[in-house]
Amino acid sequence: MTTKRAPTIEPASQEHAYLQIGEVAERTGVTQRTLRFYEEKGLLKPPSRLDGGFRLYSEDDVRRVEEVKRLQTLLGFTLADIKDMVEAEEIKSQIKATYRRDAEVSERRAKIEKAKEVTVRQVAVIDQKLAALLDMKSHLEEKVTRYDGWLQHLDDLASLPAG
Amino acid sequence: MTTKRAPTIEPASQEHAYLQIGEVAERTGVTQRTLRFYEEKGLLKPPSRLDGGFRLYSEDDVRRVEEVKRLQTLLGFTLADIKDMVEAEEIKSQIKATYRRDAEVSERRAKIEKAKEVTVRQVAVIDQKLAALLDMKSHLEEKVTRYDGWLQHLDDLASLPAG
DNA sequence: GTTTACCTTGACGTTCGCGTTAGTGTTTCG
DNA sequence: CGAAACACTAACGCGAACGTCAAGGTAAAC
Repeated sequence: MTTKRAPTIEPASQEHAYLQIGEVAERTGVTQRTLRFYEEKGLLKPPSRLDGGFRLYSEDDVRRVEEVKRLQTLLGFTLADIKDMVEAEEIKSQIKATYRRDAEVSERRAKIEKAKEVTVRQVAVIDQKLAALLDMKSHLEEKVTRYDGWLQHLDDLASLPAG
Repeated sequence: MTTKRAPTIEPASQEHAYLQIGEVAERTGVTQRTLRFYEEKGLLKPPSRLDGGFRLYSEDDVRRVEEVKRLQTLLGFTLADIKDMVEAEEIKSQIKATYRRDAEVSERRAKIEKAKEVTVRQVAVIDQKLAALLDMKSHLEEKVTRYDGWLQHLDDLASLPAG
């Protein structure tokens, strides 16, 4: 049995502190190519690197990948759209960084409001999709009912002698 | 004012019995190219033609186009997937055609059950999407709440004299 | 220290879902 | 009739989202 290679540098006492690209790919179900592609397109911030140049991802990065994938497959956003969204997400980090005393309160407020706005819009999109999906579902269920009716009809015919 | 050209052949006494490709495009919001493309890919059955070769679409065709579009943009299915679905839809017509007395009752039953199966699977897919969307929505709403909290916090700070 | 597994950066290829000419035919208006 | 408006097929083009080599460098195991 070949021994799996473990993440080289882990900040002592933390498990799985950093992951290489292969492990991230395995966990998230995307390919390594996709991870590099996302980075290239600005959907993932350039991860830290091992001395040799190997990418080292954090758990946050993993969550980010999963979020991107959800936004893509479930909501059907393009990667360009998603980029805008995750950039708005970045604001959260920036907000905490901008927390140098109360230096720029209005700037801080503006950023939060921007982030909130983006989020609210996402909710609106979701609501649209939900409504449309529910509509489709009821239509489909009607169809099933109709099919069942036809099948029942066939049963009834079969249980009679002859026409 | 240029007089709009009306569908040439309409079965007397029916309004809008047949539509040309341009009108269908306008109604459905897709381009003529898209309509021909769908036909090419088997998503639309080849429509009837005018003597000169112009396509003549029925209202059913229009509904079909709209359904395809919904499946694509709302549910994010590929055209290949959608083809399978609408083909299952075709079964409905076939069922009525197979209604030559009670000739092949078991065949008829088989087709209905197939159609029902496909529909049930579509409902399952929708349920998955619904669950995922609801999950996302609650997450997003939490985020909004958090943003509001931060904004409120800033308000509170502002209403105080000095730190 | 060499094997082996894993990673790196290019760079070209592919599939999907159409867009966009190009060149030609058809139908309706006046 | 001719001019507009509309349609036809064929074929090449394109952006998105990766897939797939190729030609190496690196890290861990033995």
